[in-house]
Amino acid sequence: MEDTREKKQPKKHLWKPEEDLILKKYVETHGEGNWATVSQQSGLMRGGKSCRLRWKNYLRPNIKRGEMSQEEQDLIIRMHKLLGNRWSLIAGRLPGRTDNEVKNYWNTHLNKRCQWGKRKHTDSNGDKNDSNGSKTNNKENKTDNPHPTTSESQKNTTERSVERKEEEKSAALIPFMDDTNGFNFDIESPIMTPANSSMFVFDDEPFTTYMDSFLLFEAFGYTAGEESYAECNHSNDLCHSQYMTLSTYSSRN
DNA sequence: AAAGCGGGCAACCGCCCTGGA
DNA sequence: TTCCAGGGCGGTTGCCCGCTT
Repeated sequence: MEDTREKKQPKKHLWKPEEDLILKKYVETHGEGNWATVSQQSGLMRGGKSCRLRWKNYLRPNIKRGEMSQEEQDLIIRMHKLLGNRWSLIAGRLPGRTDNEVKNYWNTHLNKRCQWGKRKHTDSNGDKNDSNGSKTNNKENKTDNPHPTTSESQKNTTERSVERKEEEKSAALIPFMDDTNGFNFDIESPIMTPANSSMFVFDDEPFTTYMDSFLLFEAFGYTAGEESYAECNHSNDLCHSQYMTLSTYSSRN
């Protein structure tokens, strides 16, 4: 078959520095929002969506570029196991990282790593989570996704909406990284409320400390009302100094 | 040195949700 | 209640570039 495509005319238009500058100045002047009018008012020959994406993913202040740290990688893996392809939620726990970046990073680095590794997890239906490589035809694999997304047409809107809210709740329980690459717990979340707390313990595991707490969430299955204790054996400060008090996740089951 | 190949990632597509009229 | 526009999100595409042969 003959490829009639003009190679000199890319279908996708990379953003030029001048365009970035125009967009940045426009947003600084007018603020975010009304992306549909940006192209008209700023003179950019770009769609509103394109402008919004460019701002969100690259021009916004405090965007962190560069290689993912080991901590970030581990958190992505854990959160993906819990949430599936909810990139925005995962990215929300990694300050400076965007959903697009997390998604790309998963597809190009972590997806393979998890395929090699020991973990073949199952979803609630017992199906294997067969993660596919980024270069495969994903259209054919859509229905294999163990974590339903907006593409899943089988469920009605209400069910999906409820599912999303549940996932967002569980995401709120996950520790997030601060700007210094240390981890905190989200104070806004119900996780630290003393009246509804149980003791979780760290076990020996070759993961970093914050991941251990995450492991425990998984290990205990978010059972409500149970209290569990374990001893912290890590040399890490956080583990040594205290038990973590975590509320249970009562809305699950 | 040149061609082919494949990985990485920026950008786009299309569906869905939400809020306002 | 319905319609519509704007925005959010996950999936997918395709170019760029480094590596291999």
